[in-house]
Parts: sequence; C-alpha cells; structure tokens
Amino acid sequence: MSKTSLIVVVGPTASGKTDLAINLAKTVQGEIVSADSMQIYKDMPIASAVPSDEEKQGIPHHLMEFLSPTDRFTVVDYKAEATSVIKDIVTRNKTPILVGGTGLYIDAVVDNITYKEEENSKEVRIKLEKMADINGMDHMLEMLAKIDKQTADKLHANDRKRIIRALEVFEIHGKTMSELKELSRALPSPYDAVVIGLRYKDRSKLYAKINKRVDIMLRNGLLDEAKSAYMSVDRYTSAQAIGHKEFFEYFEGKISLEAAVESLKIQTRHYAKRQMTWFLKNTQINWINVDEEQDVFKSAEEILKNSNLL
RNA sequence: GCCUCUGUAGCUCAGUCGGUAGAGCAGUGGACUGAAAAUCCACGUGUCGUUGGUUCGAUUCCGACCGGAGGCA
Repeated sequence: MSKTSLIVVVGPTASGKTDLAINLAKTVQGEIVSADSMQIYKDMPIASAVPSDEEKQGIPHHLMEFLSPTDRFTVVDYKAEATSVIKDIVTRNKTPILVGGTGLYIDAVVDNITYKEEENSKEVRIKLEKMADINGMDHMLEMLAKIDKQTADKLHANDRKRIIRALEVFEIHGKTMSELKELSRALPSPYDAVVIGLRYKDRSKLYAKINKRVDIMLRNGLLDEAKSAYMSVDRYTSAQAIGHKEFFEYFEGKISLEAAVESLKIQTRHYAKRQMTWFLKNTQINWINVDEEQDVFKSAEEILKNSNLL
C-alpha cells in the first residue's frame, strides 16, 4: 500500500505559515488542515489569527472554528479528527496541507502516534491531585521513580502536571509512561510527509513582526473579543489563549491597558521561542529562512519538487 | 539661586558599617505523548554617572562637576 502524500508547514507564530500554505494550496490543488490548538475554537478568530474568507482565497480550511470555546479537546481528539479529514481530502483527489504551530498536534499526525483508549481517568486524576496536595511533589516524584525510573529521571519535582499524568497512566493502563511512549510509535506513519519550516534567522526580526501583529490585532477588535472571553464562563482550554488572558487583569482594573498589551507581546514572544525549541529538534524539517529568502514561496516549491511532490 | 533626594545589568530596584555586587522582569538555551497558545528546568561582569581627594585598597567616605526628581524662594 502506498503512502499518502502530505505537505506540512510549521513555524512559530507570525512566521507566515498561513500565507505560504494558501499559495501552495493553489498550486497543488490542496486543502488546508489546521494544526493549531486555538484555531479549533469558535469566537476567537482575532487572537488565534484565523485567516479571513478573503485571505483564504477560496481554499477549503479544515479543523478551524468548529468547537465551542467551552469544549474540551485534546491531542487525542485532534489526531483522530485530522486523520479522518486528511483521508477525506485524499479520496477527493486533493492534496492535504497540514499547517500549524502546535508541535504536539503536528507530531501526533505526522508520526502517527497512537493513543490507547482511557476510561475513568477523571477520578484517578482527582485522587492523585489530592495526594500531591497532601504529600507534596517530592513524594509524588519518588513514587513515580519506583514504577518508572526512566520517566521520573527526566522530570523535575515542580513539573506537577507531568508527574501526575505519568502516575495516572500507570494506574489506568498498568503500563508505565515510557512503555506507553514506545508503543505509541509502533505503527508506521501512513504519510509521505514533506515538512517545510519557516523561521527567522534573526530572532529580533520575528519579535518585531510579533509586536506589529499584536498592534494590528488590537485595531481589529482584539479587546472586544478578549472581553467576551473574560465574561464567559466554563472555558477551559480556550481560556489559555494568548491574546485574551493577558487582558483579564486589565478588565479587573489591576493593570493598565498599556501593561496588558506589553504582557501580551512578551507572552507571544515566549510562545514563539518555545515553538522554535520544539521544531528545531525535528530533523525532518526543511527550513526556509524567511528573513533571508527573497521568495519564500519559490523556496517552498523547490522543496516540493525535490521531494517529487510537484 | 538655595535645600533635599537620586544616578548600580537592557528595564525596575536591592546592597556593600571600605576588600570591585544581586533580585525580579526582559533576553538566551533546553524539556515536552490525553490541558500543549499549557506546563516545567537552566543561565547573572556590569567603566556601580564623571572626576579629584582620603586610604594598602573606593561602587561604598569627602569634594567638585554632569544628569534626573521634588521642595523653598
């Protein structure tokens, strides 16, 4: 069985992924599949930088704005959704283009990471959280070390989220996190993926771009969008959106608008840096330096040609 | 004009009863498998405003000068 051709575009925020992906889609008869943990939600197009209908230029975009901000959604859900959307695109003889900045989502799809079904995780989690509150994280880490030294050695006692999850995994599956990780990569990827990465050689240029983009978002009504997010209840994952939460303190009168905007810019910079750390270790990526290349689209075409995808 | 306060890391500021200095933020590097725009870890040399003096030794004490803030006229 031959593998499915998949074009992937990654990079930090504000690196120009959307624009490139749309241009590529036009030349390869493609459809875009977003790999972005915030664009999946409705009611936050400005903060999550969802392209407008005009920008989309008639190219179909999938996995964007299809969930209520109150919905919970995980990598596992994403992987399932993305896999079926890609399948559907392929059966219509179009080329799927996976584009986004959420490295975890990208890897889940491209590397075909398989997740085991889980039940009753909620109670287990609550129990472990309580245990952590009572006994402290050092104790939890020691507990983890007894069942899964490999994972425990990599974690710091402050990394509460991961330690608890690792313990939870063992309780639910009877298998350690490290075992599960291995199993998750047992199945080969069904894709022939060509991964294009956009990056700024000069980081300060990326940061300047980010600052500019934040100002544009503000002009486009980011504050109103953030305000409704602030007023709404029961948001969980979507409440983490950069571009909303930074204004919450401003709405409460605790900080000035100016300070909130500055904080938003800083958070976005930090995020971009984390994204780069994630992508940089991926040796599969064909990098294009957007601040040095005169024609990013042409460079991307080259990469596709060399991979026999064009 | 006089008086008081102030000048230390990119920013905000500690501190050194005289032995060349350290926090937060920023920045940089890293981790990451069911919350991932989340979460976590590591990294601190800078003419201590300038210039004289005292001193074995001054960023620290004294003087002058140059910035900044406030007060009195």
